[in-house]
Amino acid sequence: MSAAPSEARPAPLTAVFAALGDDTRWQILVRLGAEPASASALSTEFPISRQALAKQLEVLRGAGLVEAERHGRELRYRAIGAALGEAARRLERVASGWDERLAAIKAAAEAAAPAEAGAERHRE
Amino acid sequence: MSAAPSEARPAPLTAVFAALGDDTRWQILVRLGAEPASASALSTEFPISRQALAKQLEVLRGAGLVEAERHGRELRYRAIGAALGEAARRLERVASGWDERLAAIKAAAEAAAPAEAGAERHRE
DNA sequence: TCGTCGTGCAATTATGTGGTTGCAGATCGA
DNA sequence: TCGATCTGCAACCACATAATTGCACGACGA
Repeated sequence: MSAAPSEARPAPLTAVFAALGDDTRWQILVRLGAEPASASALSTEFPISRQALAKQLEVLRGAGLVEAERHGRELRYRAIGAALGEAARRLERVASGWDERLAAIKAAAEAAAPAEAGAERHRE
Repeated sequence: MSAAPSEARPAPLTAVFAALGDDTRWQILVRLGAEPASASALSTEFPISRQALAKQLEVLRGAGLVEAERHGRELRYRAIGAALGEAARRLERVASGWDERLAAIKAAAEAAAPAEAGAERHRE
């Protein structure tokens, strides 16, 4: 069933953000965005152990933010910019409707109590 | 445009994503995006306690994703769509450079080993 | 072949965090 | 004033997780 060439799973939005929400992981991701690297190579640049790096890389991979490629005996990770862009697009899409809708609601609320904008009474 | 009355701090990107990375918080945020509500009101719609809601709302507020407004004795929270849009924009900005740069690096690597694209040998 | 380097798996630890209950204080309606 | 709510603070618990160390396995170079 896993005939997908790379990562075809959309990975739930919250999972992606959870992956992005860790400082260490974010730094790793940015680093990989500059240039692919293996866990061992990263361990020389980061203050944490190689195994810790490997775990975080696995999390990022699970979120679809990086992909791994074998080069001989080393696993080289690279950031997937498209995944980040996709998350950004989804985020913006969710956000787009809010301000408009909420402004309408706010206006309606103020129209219902024009003399008490900001501290309307519930008497009606 | 610069005289934001409440939250003028940009809130670190990772903090915003950490806030978005929790399933419960995401649902709360979406709910508030549909219509403002107080913690008590939300507690009737969510399967968790009011205090748990209050904590999550505080996290969202710390991330600049929601803002609270007093209406009498109740605190009404509303989602800030602009904050989400800002996060999305920052995300896309970071992502934009990657694919391009990484494609160039990949091309260079393949040019260095044209006969072994995908499994180059390290001899010579 | 042998030594080295990089990876993978497992067990352990410490801290963070999402959730709960309980109680005190403030505010609204009657 | 009195009762009903809604908020705010604090202690507490359970679980997730970020990081560690240790060891075994496989691939590369000499």
